[in-house]
Amino acid sequence: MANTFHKQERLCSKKQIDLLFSKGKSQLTYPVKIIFIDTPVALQFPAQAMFVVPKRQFKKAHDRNKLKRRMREVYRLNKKIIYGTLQANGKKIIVAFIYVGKKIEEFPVIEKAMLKQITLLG
RNA sequence: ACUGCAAGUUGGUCUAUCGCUCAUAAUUUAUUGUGAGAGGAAAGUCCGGGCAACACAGGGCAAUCCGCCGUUUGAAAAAACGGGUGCUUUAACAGAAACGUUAAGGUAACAGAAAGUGCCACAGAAAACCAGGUAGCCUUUUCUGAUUCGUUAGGAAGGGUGAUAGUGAAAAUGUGAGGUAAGAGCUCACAACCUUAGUUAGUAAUAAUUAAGUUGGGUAAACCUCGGGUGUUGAAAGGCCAAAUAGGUUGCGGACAGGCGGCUCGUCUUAUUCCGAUUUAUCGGGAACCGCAACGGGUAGGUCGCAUAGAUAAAUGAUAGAUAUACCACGGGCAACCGUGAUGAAACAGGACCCGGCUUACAAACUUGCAUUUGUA
RNA sequence: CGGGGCGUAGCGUAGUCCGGUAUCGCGCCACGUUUGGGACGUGGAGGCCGUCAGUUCGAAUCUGGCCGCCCCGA
Repeated sequence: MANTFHKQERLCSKKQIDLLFSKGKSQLTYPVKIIFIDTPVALQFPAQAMFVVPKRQFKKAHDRNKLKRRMREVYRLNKKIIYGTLQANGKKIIVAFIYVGKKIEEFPVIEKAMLKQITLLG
């Protein structure tokens, strides 16, 4: 499978996001928290993902951009882990990755945390 | 040379792999190819404009912004250059000192305080039309003492005075002469400042000068006056398309109906209300109610607005490597510096309708100016 | 993206319009009262008024630039 990350794999629908934050289940591995839920909507890919960095912690726009880019890169390179199990079970999910750290972590730290999360999700 | 401060310019480059957004071409219609893809401040949102909707005869009031002069640039705000005036720093000259002259800088929200109103704490007699009397100076009356009988010292009450002292951030223009009991722009001369009217120089601000008048505290980033400007709201502007539900309008229907079981029969629900007309049990004219359909406004949403970057939970990234510079370590050299090694972009910071200005942030390098210290000649 | 407001003692506030002395309550400290504590009474300390400049004789107050916080418009 290619390591692509297309528009259809991103979570853009406001209704889906509201559903996710009101009823989704969450788990935490510092510095990243994830919220996920099964969805009945017919999707082209097994999962849709979104990435959140709170403005309360990071006031500068370029800091938020940097963290979102790092999280998105990790997801792009490792999403095949969960795609395999999801396709085997025939389920579709939507998921949000929220950065809860107080300071900007380097790429390996975020990668380690998110790999653990993705493995648990599978 | 080093360090610090201020101003200005620049704000890394290249390769590989995997990816992102938009445009475009091809076809297997979701892939491939090609092209483009953040800043000097994209930031703050402090100004000016474009653009859009609404408003708009003309004039005034209110509110608010701006304010020495000229030239250039600009759509405008504004900027650059030059000049004038005030304040101020340094140096030189001159002088007893103050004042001053010249040169080189710095700085000014730099129209008006002689249209009016307000304010100027404390201190001080008085903080401002007409001033005032604490000490002082002068003088009148009276009391006491001394007396060389001319006066003189002290106390009390009254008057004059704006020179001196004192207070204050600031005290009623300064110097000299006349004048007076003592004094006073009270008078005069010179000087200063201001107003009005001229003359000369200058495009002008302004400067010099003449005449007449006058003595005028400060504050307009206090109200205000004068001159000039400003319609309101902002892309959440605005245009178009347009679900479900509930209103609106129009049309049709309201038993020749609908549901359930069963298989051509059974059963259940319902048969509306009011007004009107007459042939009194019909008509179907009107209204209400119910059902269906269409139309229209409009919400969610979408799309245009929208760009030689153009997204909309918002793209320009990640990893690996090479390298200029800086920094670090070691060695050499008095020093500038030279050599080797390690490190390998690291400051401020990310478009959201678009331009122009202002303000603020900023590693490192380079340029210019100023200052301190050290070394060498 | 646009608009509005607020920063004063440890906490909550007045004073800002119209410049000169920074106020009140709670809290804190000391003393008294009580066997001791609380309550009460008396006295006291604690503020470069968010920050940097400017105007002024003088700025919490007036003007400008920054910093932080809060609210409104879907």
